[in-house]
Amino acid sequence: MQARPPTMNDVAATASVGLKTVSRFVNGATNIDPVLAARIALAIEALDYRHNLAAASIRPGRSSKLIGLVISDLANPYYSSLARSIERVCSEHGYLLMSMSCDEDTERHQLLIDRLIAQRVDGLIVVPPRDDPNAWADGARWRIPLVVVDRPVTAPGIHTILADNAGGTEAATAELVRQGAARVAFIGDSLKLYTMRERLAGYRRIIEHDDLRLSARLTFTGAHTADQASDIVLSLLEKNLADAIFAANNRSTIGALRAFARAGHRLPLIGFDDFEAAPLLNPAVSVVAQDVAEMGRVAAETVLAAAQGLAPLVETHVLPTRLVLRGSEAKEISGTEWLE
Amino acid sequence: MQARPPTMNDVAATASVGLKTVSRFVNGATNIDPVLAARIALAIEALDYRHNLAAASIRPGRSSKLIGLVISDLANPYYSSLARSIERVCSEHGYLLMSMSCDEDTERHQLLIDRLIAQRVDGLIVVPPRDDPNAWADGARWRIPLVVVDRPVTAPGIHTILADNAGGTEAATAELVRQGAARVAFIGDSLKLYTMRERLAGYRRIIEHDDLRLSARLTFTGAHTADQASDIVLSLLEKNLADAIFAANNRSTIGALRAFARAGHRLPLIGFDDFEAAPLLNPAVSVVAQDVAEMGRVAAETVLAAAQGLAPLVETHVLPTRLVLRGSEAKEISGTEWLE
DNA sequence: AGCAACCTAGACAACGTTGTCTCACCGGGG
DNA sequence: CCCCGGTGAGACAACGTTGTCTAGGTTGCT
Repeated sequence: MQARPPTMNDVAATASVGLKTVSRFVNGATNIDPVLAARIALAIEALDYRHNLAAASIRPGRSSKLIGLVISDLANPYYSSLARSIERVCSEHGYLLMSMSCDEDTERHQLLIDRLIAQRVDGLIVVPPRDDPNAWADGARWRIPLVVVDRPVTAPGIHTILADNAGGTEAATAELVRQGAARVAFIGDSLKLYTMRERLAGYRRIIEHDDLRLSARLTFTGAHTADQASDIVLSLLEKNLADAIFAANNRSTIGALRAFARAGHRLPLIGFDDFEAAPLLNPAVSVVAQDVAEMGRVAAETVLAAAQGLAPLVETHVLPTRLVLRGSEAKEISGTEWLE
Repeated sequence: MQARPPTMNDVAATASVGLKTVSRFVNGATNIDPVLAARIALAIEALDYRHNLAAASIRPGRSSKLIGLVISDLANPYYSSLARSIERVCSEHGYLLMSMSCDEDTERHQLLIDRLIAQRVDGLIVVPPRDDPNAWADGARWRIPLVVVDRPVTAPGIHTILADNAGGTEAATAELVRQGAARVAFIGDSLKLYTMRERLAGYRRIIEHDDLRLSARLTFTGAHTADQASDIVLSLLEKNLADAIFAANNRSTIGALRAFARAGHRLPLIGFDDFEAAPLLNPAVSVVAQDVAEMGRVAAETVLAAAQGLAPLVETHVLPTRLVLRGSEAKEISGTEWLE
């Protein structure tokens, strides 16, 4: 049961062959006597020998073919899509991805990075922790390729993949204005978050460009939960202070929808980040969608290129977002169906 | 840049200390001269030395503290929740989880298992592939603990964690009957799938128990996509053949909802498997929910216990499902709100 | 004071694999 | 017949780490 697994030596002995010949066979060398090869294959089958990659990888210059990924929560659809996309590219290149969740805990984040380095991963893809996104990368001497996704770090010279948060918000806000809204409210989370700052910046580009000078009174950045967002939107509805809502993240969007339901009437709405339920609701919710799969692909290809010795040229890569209009941006709901 | 990372030897030389003393320090031995310990700590800091776990783990009897997980798709919320839950338990025990997606591809499934064994994981948690769920486990000689989740395999002696598919469906069907439905339709995917067979069995327990003898005419097991499910439900609605719908998986539930929308009227509905949008729709969709987190927890604890030498007693573990009633099971919709 | 028991440091071999190198062999050309 | 180049097999050391064992020092007891 708990017997020591067979080694190359065992195979070599069983096949009456030199150890190195087994090594060559296992590594797919072509110049092997077919007779010996057959004996080796038989011995491997008989012993159920498995190549020990951990042992093979300790040789200097020999890579582990492992890539590490540190995200906040694998159960979050945004991150699981990212991980899936990275995994796909890695596996195409013969690499295995190790995805770790840190729960936005700065300490655990560091622990996971250390553990992955200890496992001798060939490269690291990291979403910086929400609080204190910089410290972990600041002093570190990176002997392996590092790519940072979703949020930037201050440490210089690190490959960074970002979504165009500002541009997406700009497009969404412009659409709401185009639909006739003079007073577009911005509902979002704390400005400590890079993405929130960017999204607010995009919003302001439009609002200030149109000289509406309402941004300050209509900007709410304390909505950490859907309920808080809901309360804010509810009070806007009651006092009739806004003509449209831009919800700067998922939770704010859900909160706005709840407020609409509670108040019994709605405002034009666009949210940042797509979500599964968005097209199923009535009206279907328009969103600024990030191309998470593409972000993952670029991150993976960057880290793999670097791991294979090629130095990627671009240091910071900003991927476009897409404005997905489904109906909720309009003043009036046209259809009567309550489900798409 | 691509310099060889420092080894314990380098640390020992820098600290003017024996190699083994560094090993003891790194492994947290207590009986070390504080003076030497301080010198070692300094040297580690100066060289940015990282413990090489791959090298450490090649010693026989020394474990890699790695657990492998093979699922079909990390981006699927069901599996990402499972992975997250397993990851949590693993990390509590100091283990790292390697989650791999096989895309329901039998060949890739085998490849991933082989690769994980080659990495010398201490244990393996596997969701058998949809097609041909048995072959991969049949002849294999498992030197490491193996736990199978979600679908059973025929090979004997393998720890198995399942949800109570039949029981959950039984409860849901009974509820629909209790609400007054004489003709409950069963919409689901192919009976090649274990879960479908189980769910249908649960459905039949109620339908045949109530002697309605309608199961055959109201059982549809060819709905592979939401569209196909939608077509089936649409035709049931048009011909007024059913009083209620049991949708045996997510896609069938979505399909039924689309059919309701297209037809302009609905039937009482309960679906198997919860989904994010379910509570947001109107009426909120009632479902049979699996406790995926608990399945992951049990699977992880089983494999970890086995990896640590304890033989778990139970071989097959069936976890209860939960009937979540949100409104869609009723004949009439009471509320008027279109969003929870 | 003398001796035993204990403790820590480090030398050494081993882990399973691969890189290097040597040797044996085979065929062909001089 | 001999030599030479080419090919494939295996002996050997090395990779970075840990288990074992010994040496030496210190403490405590008689």
